[in-house]
Amino acid sequence: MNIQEVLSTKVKEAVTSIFSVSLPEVEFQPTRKDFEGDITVVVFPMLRHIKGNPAVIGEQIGSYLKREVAEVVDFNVVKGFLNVVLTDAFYLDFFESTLATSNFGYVVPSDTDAIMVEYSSPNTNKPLHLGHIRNNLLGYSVAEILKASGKKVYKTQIINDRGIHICKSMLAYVKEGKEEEPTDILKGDKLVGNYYVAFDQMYKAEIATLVANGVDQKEAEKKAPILLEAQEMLRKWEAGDEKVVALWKKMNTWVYDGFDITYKNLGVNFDKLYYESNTYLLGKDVVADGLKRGVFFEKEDGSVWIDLTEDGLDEKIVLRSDGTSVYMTQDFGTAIQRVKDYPDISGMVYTVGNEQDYHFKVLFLILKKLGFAWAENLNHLSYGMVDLPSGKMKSREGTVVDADDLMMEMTATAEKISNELGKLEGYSEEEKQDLYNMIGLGALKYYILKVDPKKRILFNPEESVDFQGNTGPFIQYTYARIQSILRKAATTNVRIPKTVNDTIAPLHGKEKELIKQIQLFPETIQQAATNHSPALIANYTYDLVKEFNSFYQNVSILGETNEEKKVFRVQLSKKVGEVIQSALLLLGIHVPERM
RNA sequence: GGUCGCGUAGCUCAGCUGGAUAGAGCAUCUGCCUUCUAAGCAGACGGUCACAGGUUCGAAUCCUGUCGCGAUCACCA
Repeated sequence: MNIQEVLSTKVKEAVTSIFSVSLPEVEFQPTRKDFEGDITVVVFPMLRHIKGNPAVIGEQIGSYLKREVAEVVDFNVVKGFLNVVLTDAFYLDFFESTLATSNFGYVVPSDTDAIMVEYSSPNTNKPLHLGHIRNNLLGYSVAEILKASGKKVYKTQIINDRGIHICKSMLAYVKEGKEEEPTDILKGDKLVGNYYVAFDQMYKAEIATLVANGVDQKEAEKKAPILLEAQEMLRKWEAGDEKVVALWKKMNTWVYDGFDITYKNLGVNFDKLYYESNTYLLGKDVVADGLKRGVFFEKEDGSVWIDLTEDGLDEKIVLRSDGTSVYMTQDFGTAIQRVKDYPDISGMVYTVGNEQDYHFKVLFLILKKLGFAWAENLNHLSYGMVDLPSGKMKSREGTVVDADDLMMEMTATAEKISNELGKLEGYSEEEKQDLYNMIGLGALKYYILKVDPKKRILFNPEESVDFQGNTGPFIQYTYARIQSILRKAATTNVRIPKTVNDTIAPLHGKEKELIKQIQLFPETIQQAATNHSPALIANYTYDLVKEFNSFYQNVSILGETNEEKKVFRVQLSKKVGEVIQSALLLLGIHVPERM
C-alpha cells in the first residue's frame, strides 16, 4: 500500500470519527514548492459532505493524521489545503527499497496481453524525411513505453510497395535510367527518389505542352501520355508481367537497402513486416460476409457501402462498382489478418499523421460493427505534420528535410560542440564518433518527442536544434556527470543505513526532492502508456535532471565528511543515473559515460 | 460550408481527467570554474492563458459562441 492509500484511509477514518460522516473519496495533490509539506489533502470537496470552515476541518484532520500515522511528522493548513509533512524515514525506506529493485519503474511484460504498434509504413518511391522521423520516433517510443508498462508488444509496419506512385519512379527509370545503380554515395532509396522527381518533371512538361496546344488543364493532367503509361505499367504489374515485376523487385530492393541504413541510424526496428503487395486484396471476403449480416449494403451499380450517418459520419464506400478494393477495405482486411497472425493481440496502435483522423475513425467504427472484440482497443496515434517556414514538405518539389542528412548534421554539430569543450582526452577516434552520434541523435529525438504529438512542429533548418537547456544533451550530460562521480567514488557496495539516525538525518531538501521525483517514475510510465505520450517521459526526465543538477551544485557529494551521508549521496546519484538511463531508453536515446 | 485539431512570455513549449501566487528552455541582463564535468548552477526581466459568455466554493483546464491557423470532407492511398 502506498502512502497516498494509507492517508486516504486515515483521512476517511478521521472524518468518520470527528464528523460522523463517511467520505467517498479523498483528493490529493503534491504540495507546491512554496509551501511546507510533501502531500496535500484538498479540503474543499469535503464541504459537500461536511458543513463547516475548511481551515478548521483541515486542522482537525491534520491533528488526527499526525497522531495516528507514523509517517506524518507535521502539518499545516492554508485556506482549504491541508499540507502534510512526511518523515525522512518514509523517504529513506522507499529509497532503500528501490536499491533492491532492478529495472525500477518497469513492469514485467505480460506474455499474453499483446498490443501491435504500427509505425513508419513508408512508400517505396522516395527516401525518408523529417516527417517520417517524427512518425518513427513516436511509434518506436510508444512501443517501448507500452512494454515498460507491462504489455507484450509487436512492432510492425506496412510497406506501401505497390501502386501508381511506385510505377511513376519505375517508368522514369526505364525512360532515362541508363542502368544506373546505387553506390556508396547514392543510396538506393535516394536513387529511386530522384526518378520519382524526374517523373514529375516530365509529367509537368507534358501538361504544359498540352495546355499550350489548347487542352484544358484538368484534361491535360489526366491525359498526359506519361501518366497513361504509368497506369498501363500498373495494370501490367497487377497482371504479373515478368519484366515489370522484375524491375519492381529490383528497385524495391534498392529502396529497402537504403531504408535499412536509415532505420539503423535512427535506432528503430520492427518485429514483423507487412507488404501492401501482399495485403491489397485482403478484405473482400470480409465485405461479402458483412453484406450477408447487413453491416454493409449494395447500391444499384454493384458498389458496396456502409452507412455511418447514425454515428455522425457519412456513407463510406468499401468496394468499388468494378469489384475492386479501396484503401479502407485493405485496412480492415489487414487488421483482421494481423490478429490471425498473432492471436494474443488485444489491441493496436496506428502511428499515422492527423490528416488521416477521419479515415481511422471510420476504420475503427467498421471493425466494431463487424463485431471484433479487439476493435474496442484500437488507437490512432495521430500526430501533427512537421512543416517548414516555407510550408509543407513536398518530395516532388525537393523541399524536404532528408532524414539521413539531418542525422548527419546533428552528429556534426555534436562533434563541433564537443571539440570546443575538449573534454574527451583519451577517447579513440571511434569512441568519439560513437559519442557524437549518441549526442546528435539524442538532441534530435528529444527535440521531436518532448512536444505533444497532436501539435504540428515548425522546423526551421536555419536554426539548429538546441544542445542546451531542455534538451537531450543536457540530460545526457547530467548522466555523464553522475558516472564521473561513481568512478571516483567506487563505493557502490556500501548501503545506506536502514533507519534514519543522527548521522544521516535530517535529509537535505534537495535530497528529499530527488527521492520524491524518483518515486514518480513508475506512475509516469503508466500515464505515458495510457496516453501514448512520450512527451510525459521527456518532461519527467527533464524535471528529474534539473533537480539533480541543483543538488549537484548546491550539495557536496564526495566532499561530505560524514561517511554515512557521503555514501547515501553517492547511492542517490547512482539511482538518479539509472532512472535517467531507463527513461531515455523509452525515448530511444542512449546515455554516455563521458561527454 | 460540414467535421476534427490547435491558439499559454519576444521565440519554442509544459501545465488541460477543475484547486493555492500560470511554469521551463531559448533570447536579454547579474553573479558563480585553483574544490565532484560551466552542454551546468543561482538570480533578474518577461503573461488580458486568442476573445466573449456560462457551469462551479474555485476555470488556462469543463460547456456554448466568435475569431485566427491547420487538416479533412474521392469508386486516391
